[in-house]
Amino acid sequence: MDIVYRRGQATAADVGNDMPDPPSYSAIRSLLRILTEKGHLRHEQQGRRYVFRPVVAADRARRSALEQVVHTFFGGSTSDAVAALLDMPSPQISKSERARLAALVEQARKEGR
Amino acid sequence: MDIVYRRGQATAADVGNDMPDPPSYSAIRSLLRILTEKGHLRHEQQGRRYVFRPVVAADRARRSALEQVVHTFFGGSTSDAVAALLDMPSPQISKSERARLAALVEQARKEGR
DNA sequence: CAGCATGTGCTGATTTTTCAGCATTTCGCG
DNA sequence: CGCGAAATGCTGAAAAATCAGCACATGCTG
Repeated sequence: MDIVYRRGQATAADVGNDMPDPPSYSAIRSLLRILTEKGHLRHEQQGRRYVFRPVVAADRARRSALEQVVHTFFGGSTSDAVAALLDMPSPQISKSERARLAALVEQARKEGR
Repeated sequence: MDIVYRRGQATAADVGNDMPDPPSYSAIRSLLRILTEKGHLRHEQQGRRYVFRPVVAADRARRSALEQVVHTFFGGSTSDAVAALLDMPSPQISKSERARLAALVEQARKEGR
């Protein structure tokens, strides 16, 4: 599931490649089939093989994942979550990204009026 | 699982109360038992009943949940994740929280030197 | 004490998931 | 064409999860 989201799309073989300790090819196919039955993925035939994609658009999924985490681990406090993110060991925030964040905060400030 | 994290600790009955459409009491106990066997929870006897707590400390769990989401949905970009958080429908960011965020960004800026 | 509520221990059935293997098809290539 | 590689279709076994129910213990209250 996560792998498909990470890659945007994936074949069964792709998923296996991204797994640290992959089970058999059959197992992966079963998994993908079940996820499809459950409506989390859909697959389309591309040439000879199936390519799987998430059913829920990435931006929706992102948002809902964030909401979930914020709700579960931060008591619903968005800013607590942001604080934790900024506090992470490898924030990897470049200069331009910092500027962007500052702008976002500023924008939030303005819109809050 | 999430419920236990949300509450910090919980009894089987607590979990049931927090479930939208709870299964039987027995089912919940089974679930908690399995989570305990798997090492996600531990339980201690408090008076007559069991109180379950997460094994992994909340702050660790938080961090790892965030890392997971950032990795899966934001290609590892912390600032993209922050941007998405700030862009959420109900940011619920109070004035003081905004100030705090600004300070955090500023701090990140300084530390980045 | 008697009765009720709350909670655990335990058992077991059913469903779901996980996983592997084999037959078959299709594609590309010498 | 003949062959191997890459996929899928299908089957089924084994493990795990899900869920319910009953017996029993314990605490509380009239």
